[in-house]
Amino acid sequence: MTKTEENKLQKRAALLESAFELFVDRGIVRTSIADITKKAGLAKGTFYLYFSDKYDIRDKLIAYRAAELFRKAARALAKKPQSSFEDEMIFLIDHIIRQLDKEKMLLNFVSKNLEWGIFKHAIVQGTDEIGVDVPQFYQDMLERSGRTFRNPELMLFMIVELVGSTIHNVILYKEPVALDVLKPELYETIRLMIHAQEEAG
Amino acid sequence: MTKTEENKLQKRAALLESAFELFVDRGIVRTSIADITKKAGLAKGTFYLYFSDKYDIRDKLIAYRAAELFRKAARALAKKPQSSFEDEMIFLIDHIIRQLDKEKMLLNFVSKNLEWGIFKHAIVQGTDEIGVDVPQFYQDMLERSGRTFRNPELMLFMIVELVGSTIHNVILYKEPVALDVLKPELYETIRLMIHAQEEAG
Amino acid sequence: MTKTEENKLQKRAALLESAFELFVDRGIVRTSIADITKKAGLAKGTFYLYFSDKYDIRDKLIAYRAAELFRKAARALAKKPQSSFEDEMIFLIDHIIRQLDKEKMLLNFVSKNLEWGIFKHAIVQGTDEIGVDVPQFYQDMLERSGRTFRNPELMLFMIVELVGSTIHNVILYKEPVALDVLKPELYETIRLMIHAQEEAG
Amino acid sequence: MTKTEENKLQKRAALLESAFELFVDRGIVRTSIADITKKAGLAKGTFYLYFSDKYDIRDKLIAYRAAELFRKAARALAKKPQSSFEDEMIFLIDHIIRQLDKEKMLLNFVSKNLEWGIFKHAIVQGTDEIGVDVPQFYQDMLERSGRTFRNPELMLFMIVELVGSTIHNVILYKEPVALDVLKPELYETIRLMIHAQEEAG
DNA sequence: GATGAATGAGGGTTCATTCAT
DNA sequence: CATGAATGAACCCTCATTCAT
Repeated sequence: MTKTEENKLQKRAALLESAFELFVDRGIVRTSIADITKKAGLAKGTFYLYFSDKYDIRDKLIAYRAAELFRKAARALAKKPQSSFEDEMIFLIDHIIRQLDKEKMLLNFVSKNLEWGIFKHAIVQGTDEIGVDVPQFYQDMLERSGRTFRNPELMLFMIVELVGSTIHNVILYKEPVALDVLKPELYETIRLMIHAQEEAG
Repeated sequence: MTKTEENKLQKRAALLESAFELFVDRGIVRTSIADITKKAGLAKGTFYLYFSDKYDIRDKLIAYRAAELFRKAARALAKKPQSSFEDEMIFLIDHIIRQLDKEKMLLNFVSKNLEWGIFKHAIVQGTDEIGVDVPQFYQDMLERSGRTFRNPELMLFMIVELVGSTIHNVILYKEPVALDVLKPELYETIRLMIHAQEEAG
Repeated sequence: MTKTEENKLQKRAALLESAFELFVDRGIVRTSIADITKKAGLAKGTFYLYFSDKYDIRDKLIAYRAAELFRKAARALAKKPQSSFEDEMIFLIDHIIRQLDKEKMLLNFVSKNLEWGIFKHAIVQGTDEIGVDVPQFYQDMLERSGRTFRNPELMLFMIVELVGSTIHNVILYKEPVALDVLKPELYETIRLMIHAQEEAG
Repeated sequence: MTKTEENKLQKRAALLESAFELFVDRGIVRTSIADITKKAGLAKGTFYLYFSDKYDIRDKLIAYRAAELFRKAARALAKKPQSSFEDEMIFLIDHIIRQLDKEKMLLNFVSKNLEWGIFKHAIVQGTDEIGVDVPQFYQDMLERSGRTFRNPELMLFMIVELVGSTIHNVILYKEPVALDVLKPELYETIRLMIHAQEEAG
């Protein structure tokens, strides 16, 4: 990698980082490109060498951060001995929730976006964002478990939506309950959903 | 009510209606106050006699429309003979889903906002939006059923979030399944959640 | 006319005047809307209440100024007793040339635009620019003279183009000759063109 | 010529060619230096090694293309046996008009610029554009004919302006007449102008 | 109360030009 | 010689908000 190329990567990273902080801080609408470049210590025009507009950088950011969340959880799962399908599922979810609880900024940003679109198309095409093939990963989990479900995709969809939409309020505002009150109920519900979907072996 | 007062109400309604159509049509960011007043046939300055800014009118609108959804469902429930708690709950949810399926515009607008904040604080304080006291209504339902649950508020929260977040994709994009595929699974899950929360009588 | 309306007309006029001077001074490309409004003592946004963009004001300006040139010449002609077709034609042309010679700024601006498009479509539609129907005026001149020409429109076209393109260099740079050297040759050529086009009576 | 020198000429030519096509296509104002270099397959900075800015390349281009038009016409004339002054003049003009009618792109570009400045100073000083000395050529034509005119330079000026300004509308928009309707009238007018200028031998 | 003309800060975007590689 | 990343001034235009009428 030449010096110039390194420089470019650095600048791109600086823009992404600045944008992330500003988006989280004051929202996307209230963040201007001038703000982003200023924070990154670059000229306004430089932004357009790397991204086409504000929404382009936002999308790259969401995809990247969400994939990262999942990647970490998947890596942790891989280190553990195999367990039941529902245990693995809950392990993954719990891992992601823990990350988001630690990094509330990230939660607020990924927020409502950590949902179907992301999970289904999480293979980010691009030169640099390393992709994660969530559907394939899920498929593998199913096969490994040897169990069959009525509608596995719908099941995942419902679980993801339930988790994604409940944790937002709970982590950020502790409303209507604190996170450790939600968790057991949430995980029990998920177990129930999985059992209900299972077809008689 | 004097003629002037009638006039004022009419103008306020015109602004709300215009704003709603424009928000739904092109989104809030792309709607200007000039657009709203023009569509309402009023002068730009008049807007500020009724609302403080774009986000003020949006909030009034969401609260009003969401309350209306609920009010209609509650009214329909009242006409029926009493049934089990879970049947009544599913009746209400199904009624709201049907409304949103018919009026996709409304869904797209209320969208992700049909959730905890709204349900909990749906008593809109204001001069004219007729309030609906959802928590009280829920309390009455619980008492009427004579049953007791571990954490009724958390239970409602989870149900509302699950419904709110799944129907959006399903109604608007039929993704990952069509609405009538989702419904039975969704309602079964809700029943399971209610049972799991019930305390031994 | 209300005070507000008077005010608006004044502002519109101020913008037109400022734009004209700047366009003449440094050309259209090098004139920004900020320049125009600043010179007119107005805010930048005010420009857009009166014109849609730089090229809109330019077109209004050209049409208005060209029509004015013609209107003055026509008015002067009307005060004279009727004479031959070619004398009237040359009187008009000479009158316009004299105006342009006095106001070189105007020449530089109308410049190459004082030609077919303008003459043919000089009826400016708009709320305020008073139109002049050049084709109709020409038609009347022809009829009044009682003479017939092979192709009157083509004849006018050639005359207008010849005049318009020669006077520019001559008035502004005295190149290749001074204006009073050009004039007799120009007018003689015009007479020749008219005679050559005349059909045998 | 060394290989490097050849390379340079090639690059220069590529820039000229790209600029010409873009100028013709979308106008000078809307063409950026990035566009030109991209089309030429060169880097942006390279442009400045050959031209000082956009207007520099435009001027070089107009001079070059106009000179080329004339050079071709003059070469064709040289192949013919000598004829009368007016016949030769009209031959040249007709030759140029034919070229422009074939290559409308070129007409649109040279357009209003094919006039006095160009004809008088058509000897392009520069490293590579081969010059054509139009005034000298005209002088030779006059001497060869053995005739004398009152003001030969003014005569040429008027002819050039008349031709240049009429063909633009006629070729591009067929307005107010088609080219073959204009031509006989135009050429007759030119003959009349020449005769009127001739001094009694 | 109602109007809508006026404001001017601020947004996104382009692009000629420079200069380190 | 050639490159193309970086710059940042400058542009056009939008729009929430004010205020004289």
